[in-house]
Amino acid sequence: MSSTHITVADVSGRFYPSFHSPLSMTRTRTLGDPAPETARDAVADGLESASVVTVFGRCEVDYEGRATSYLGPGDRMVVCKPDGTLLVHTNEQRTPVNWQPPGCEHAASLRNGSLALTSVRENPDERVEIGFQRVDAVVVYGMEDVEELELSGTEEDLRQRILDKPELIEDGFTPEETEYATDAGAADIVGTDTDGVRTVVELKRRRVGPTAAGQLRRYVDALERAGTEDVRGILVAPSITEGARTVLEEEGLGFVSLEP
Amino acid sequence: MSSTHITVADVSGRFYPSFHSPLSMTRTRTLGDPAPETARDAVADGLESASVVTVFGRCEVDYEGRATSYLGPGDRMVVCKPDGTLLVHTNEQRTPVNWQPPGCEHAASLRNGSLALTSVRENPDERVEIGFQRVDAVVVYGMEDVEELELSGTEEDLRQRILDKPELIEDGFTPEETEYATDAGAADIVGTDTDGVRTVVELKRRRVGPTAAGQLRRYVDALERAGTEDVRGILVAPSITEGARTVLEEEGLGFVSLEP
DNA sequence: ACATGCATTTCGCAT
DNA sequence: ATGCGAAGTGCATGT
Repeated sequence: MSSTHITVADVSGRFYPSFHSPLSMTRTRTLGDPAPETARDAVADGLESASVVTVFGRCEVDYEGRATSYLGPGDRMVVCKPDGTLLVHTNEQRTPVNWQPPGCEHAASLRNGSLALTSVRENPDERVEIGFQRVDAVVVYGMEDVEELELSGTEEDLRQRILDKPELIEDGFTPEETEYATDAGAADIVGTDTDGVRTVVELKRRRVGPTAAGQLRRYVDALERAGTEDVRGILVAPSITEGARTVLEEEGLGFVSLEP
Repeated sequence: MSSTHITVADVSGRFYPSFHSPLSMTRTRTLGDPAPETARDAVADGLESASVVTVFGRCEVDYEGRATSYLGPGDRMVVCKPDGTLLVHTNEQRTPVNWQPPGCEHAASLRNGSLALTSVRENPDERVEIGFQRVDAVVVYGMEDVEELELSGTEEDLRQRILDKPELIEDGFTPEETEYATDAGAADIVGTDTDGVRTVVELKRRRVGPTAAGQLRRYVDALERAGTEDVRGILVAPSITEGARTVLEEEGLGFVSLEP
């Protein structure tokens, strides 16, 4: 639009070295209310430089792939990550209203004089097209991030605790295999009880419903089909729903309450 | 930091009316490399004004709730939505590295002279603490968005097609109930086949594994437990895995290939 | 509030 | 590439 916008963009768009790590490639460019051409160029440069590009503006979104969707005009926040991830966020919800998983090709262009973003991937063939009616801001952010998330309280942690202390399941329980492959998937823990009876343990880190009970049943059945005569099944979770209890009882399966 | 930064922030931080809809409350404020106090104030104002607040900077993240996590220092993009959603995005992946679902309380403060964000909720008690070592940019974006996503190709669409044309399942199939409640959950479609035999249909919009076969089995079993003598089960999906086929065969269940 | 299942689930891991 | 299940799953819907 007017050259004023470009001037503002040039003022607010800056390069500077990282404050705490002098060798960092971190750099930030901020454009306020850019003209379409300015926005297109900034986005294209950002995509090329492996930066995270965020566009704030009013847009429409078309999606076609595993499903199909159309989103009418509204203010959104659009994020393109250098790994090929696309996010379209509205002003509510944790889940993006439209998105593309990592591995996509992103491109910026001008369509009828307005900024347009395209994200495509194959396998499956999927395409997201975003047409902007207005661009309020663009941030091109060259990020450095080497840290991994340290997460605890997972099902894996629960399993480790049981392997360290099998009596948490019941006295005399001896774990023998983890991730034991059956016809119907992998059972979390398989071992023997105090009487030497083969016992399948299914772990859940939170309260469970009928699905988990059915899953345990599948493994017990698979072991029986595979030739083991007597097989017990124990579901381990903090708690279970009434529906889960029904399935367990009908199938003669057990439940042990255990927090992750 | 230096007053230069504050000046830059003031230049790039602007308010303006929406370009295309004059009555819109849309407004955007962009700060580049703000001093901690400036950032804190902008974030606090944004949270108060029901805007989407996005902070680009180097930070650490602590989470405690259903699980526990720590994320060491790195460049991230942090989004606070007016519905209480929090997103912490790295430069890769579709899923935020840390987050908080809608309904949280967000607050901005200064900790040791640096910007800090806190997000808390109850039921379950969960808390995310973000400590910034550097703030590269802040965008406060007052969004207007009334459009709903129009999505097609869902399981619901597949069900409607079958109800309109039951012979897609097999000749003589007559749907009688949808979302039919059983002990073990709700069955998608229940009807009778050409011989009047009660038939449960489980729908999936994409290729399925053993889980879906087990789910169908649960419903068939529940109907039999509930008194129906002979019950058939049919899994409807574009395709199934070998593991799913095994379960279906062992349980005498059928499969019909159908695309959504 | 709880139960239940879908989701353009995403993601990681094993085959 | 496909199969399989976990996830701090999120989310809508029904009770």
